[in-house]
Amino acid sequence: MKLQPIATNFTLKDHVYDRLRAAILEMNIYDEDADLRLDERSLAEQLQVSRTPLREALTRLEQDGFIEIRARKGVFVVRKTLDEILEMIVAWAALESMAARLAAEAASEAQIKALRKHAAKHSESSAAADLSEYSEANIRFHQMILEMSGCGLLASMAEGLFVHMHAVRRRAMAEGDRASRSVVDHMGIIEALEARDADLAERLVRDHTMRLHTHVRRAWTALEGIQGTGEAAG
Amino acid sequence: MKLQPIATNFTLKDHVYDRLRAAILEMNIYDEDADLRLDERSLAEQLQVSRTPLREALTRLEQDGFIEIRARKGVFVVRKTLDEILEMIVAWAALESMAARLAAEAASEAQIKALRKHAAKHSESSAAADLSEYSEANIRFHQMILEMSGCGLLASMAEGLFVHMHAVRRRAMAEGDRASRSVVDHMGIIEALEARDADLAERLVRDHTMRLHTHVRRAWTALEGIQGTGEAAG
DNA sequence: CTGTGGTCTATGGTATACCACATGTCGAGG
DNA sequence: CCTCGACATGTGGTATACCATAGACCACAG
Repeated sequence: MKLQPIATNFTLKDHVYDRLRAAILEMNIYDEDADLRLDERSLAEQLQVSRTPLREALTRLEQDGFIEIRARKGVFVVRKTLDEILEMIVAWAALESMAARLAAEAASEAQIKALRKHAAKHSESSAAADLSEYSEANIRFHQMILEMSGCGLLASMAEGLFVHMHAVRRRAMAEGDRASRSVVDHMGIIEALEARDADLAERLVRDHTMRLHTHVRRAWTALEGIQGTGEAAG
Repeated sequence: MKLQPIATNFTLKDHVYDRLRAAILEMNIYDEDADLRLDERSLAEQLQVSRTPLREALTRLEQDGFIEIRARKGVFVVRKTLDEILEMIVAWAALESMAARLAAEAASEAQIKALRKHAAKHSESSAAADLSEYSEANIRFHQMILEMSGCGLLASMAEGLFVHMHAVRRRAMAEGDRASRSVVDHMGIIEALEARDADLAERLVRDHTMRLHTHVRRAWTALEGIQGTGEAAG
């Protein structure tokens, strides 16, 4: 008989990390009256675990930049400042543009074909229709390029930045008809990849992402803070 | 009178993290007979702290990719594979080339002048003379570019990659007269920055770093592992 | 000699108790 | 009424005890 090994890797620390991370991402941390305070003992009770594994999870979350632990003060979910968000977009542009360069050189024809197929499903007409759905497709598009680079590190680093911006992306997508523009940009990127033009692919991806940078900087500057992300599709 | 606030942030967790990190970086982890095993209780005893803060430090180190914690098996310092090192170089190139682009656009004249001054101190003649010293200057050169980008995130992400490669860099520097070539590359980069040519600066930095990538791939492929980093200057 | 199963020990995982500091409260003293 | 300090309480920080499993070791049956 054949048996799969019992998963023995599951530790409370990891479970707790996942739960908390998901919960934090779900929070509307930019609401004015959001409760950014976390209480170790309370969390431990809710999760039904002791503080030890909980604290180890919190340590990870802190390093990820999701929370800040202030000794004898409390644990707080961090609000990214506008500057920090802009820097994340820059770093993201750096990583993904390099990924595009590599993809243009190394991606298989099948991968590029799959990318075009994916993009085709979400053409201009439908983009504006359902922003929520398009937002998902948009994320997938970028993930595919990261994957096509063949460099897992680029992908994982970009992913780490991505999660910090999911609220940002939702919001920005709804502003200034960016979705339609996005579709056009994507097509250009695909064509550059098909042409195996690494320089062009890199530039297009960088410009595409930096347009988000410019948009966010212009649109949100002078706002005291980012408030009410509110579902973009709503 | 003026007084600096007492540093109250110093927690054992952070101290332990620093110590362990330094100790790991100091290790010759690629020695065949290196002891990659860490023992929680032993470490706690050596550091004179309990296991609790120690484990929190280990959690951080694990996420940083320095160690691997296997439940009921042990804590192990991880050896980076050649592929992982190559991917780190790629990511590094992505970040620093973007930094160069930004620096060309935003750096002050004073900063660029300082960069040239720094590079001048380590001209070709001296480069080959004392590799160890030049290696330090080389690191500083790259850090300066990261700083000149004005994007702290780029700098910190690159720094995170850097520390994983300090042994790699030392070794590669000594091979194939790379130090001299490095000096030439640096001068070209400086000139591009002085000319405020963002495209050129980006390309030169990327090419410079990717030359390291090519070198490492060629020189170390087919080696079963990286062995004996041995001081490059020796 | 061999292999099978029990047992012993090392190790990370978890729970819990206690500590030190930060902060809010309240009352004495002015 | 205001000030200031003692005290109560809440919070994260640390130490320690105990648990469950992995793996080595050993005794014994064949």
